[in-house]
Amino acid sequence: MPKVGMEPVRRKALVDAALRVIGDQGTLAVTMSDIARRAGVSPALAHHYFGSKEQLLIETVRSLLRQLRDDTVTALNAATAPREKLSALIRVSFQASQFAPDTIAAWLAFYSEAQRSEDVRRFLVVYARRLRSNLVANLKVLCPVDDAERIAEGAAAMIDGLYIRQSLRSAPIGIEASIALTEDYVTSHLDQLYRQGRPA
Amino acid sequence: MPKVGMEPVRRKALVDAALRVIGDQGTLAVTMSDIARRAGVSPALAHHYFGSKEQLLIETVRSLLRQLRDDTVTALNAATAPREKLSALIRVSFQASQFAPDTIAAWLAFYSEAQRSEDVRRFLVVYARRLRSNLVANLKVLCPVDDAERIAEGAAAMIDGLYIRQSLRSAPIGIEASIALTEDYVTSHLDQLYRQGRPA
DNA sequence: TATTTTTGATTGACTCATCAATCAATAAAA
DNA sequence: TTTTATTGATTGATGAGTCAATCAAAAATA
Repeated sequence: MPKVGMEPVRRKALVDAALRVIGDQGTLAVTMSDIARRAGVSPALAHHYFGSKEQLLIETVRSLLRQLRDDTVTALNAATAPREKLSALIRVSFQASQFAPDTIAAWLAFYSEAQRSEDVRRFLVVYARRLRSNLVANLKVLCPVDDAERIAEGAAAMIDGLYIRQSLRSAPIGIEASIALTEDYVTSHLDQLYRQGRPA
Repeated sequence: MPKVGMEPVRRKALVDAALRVIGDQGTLAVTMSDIARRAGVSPALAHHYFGSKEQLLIETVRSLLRQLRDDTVTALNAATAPREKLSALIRVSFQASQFAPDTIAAWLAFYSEAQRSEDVRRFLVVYARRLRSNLVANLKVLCPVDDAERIAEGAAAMIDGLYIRQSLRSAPIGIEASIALTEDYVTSHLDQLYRQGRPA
């Protein structure tokens, strides 16, 4: 069986498996065995490549974040005008892959873990900052900087809030409705500023 | 030592201790020993009164929710006009006791747990529904019902989002700023409807 | 009142299961 | 033969849950 060059293959398989298992069970309290089984290898191999569970978990958040960043970059490049870019940012946050119950459960688990692990926390802070700065960058073309910062803060909060509420699956607001709500927030605040600038 | 009638005293002490320990460590993965120690009793006693860790945890969410509900009722009673009641709802969500890092960490841990425990999930759904229905009840006095529902959804999401963002302690938006952001959301959307109803 | 019985409160010690981590051994390339 | 991939077996730690025993207040009885 043993072929050479398996390391990157196994690493990826294990990280993906970790994400799926964590999403399934909605917690980081999954066993290395669970993860390894899902990846089709022995638990010992997972330790061999990652050294510890902690490390595998860290690689897993990193992977989750990388995915989101790549999607964001793509979406941002596809848009041209600032207002379009704002819509792109909103859409990416709620795109199917991000909004799937499993993914949401995984995010939630990592947020909780961030209370303990400085490493995990750092990654999530990066996410939060990136979203905020992307929003601000495009908003400030359309309005004064301090308003841009305020609106960005609100929009980011709303996105995260819709996300967390989704995790309860109580009154499932759909993807479309979530996007509409956030778009509406941005639009109405920009309109408001526009009116204030040029009172009828 | 043994006096009669200790049961309610110990139950409360244990639930309070659980909340503190969970808040401290930011996870439900705390041991019964930790909790019992904090409550000043033996682990065995915790099992004696609650039967299982799961059960103690459930009582703990319940307690967290009861506290929030009581605060909400009080705040709601102190306000009279619908718009004031909306402000009261917002203020309660961000009041110091709710916004303390420990409390936020505990909420987050329970949200994550809700992915596994149907009981915990039920309690959190109750919270979400209650907030939503309180908001709608007061909003619909000020605008059409369907708009009220939309705004309530957005406000609730924003509250939860500000909450979760607070947990990262990256760009610490303060209590006041959080309240202002949410107030602003409600106000500007109500204004917008008002303007649409009576175009200049 | 004094004595015995009952009952609630409480714990130390123990069991049992789980799990992360290690390691020595094996098998297949190179 | 050396290196890389892989695993089964094992270990050590941890933690939930159990249980029999203890202690003291309360209640019943003498």
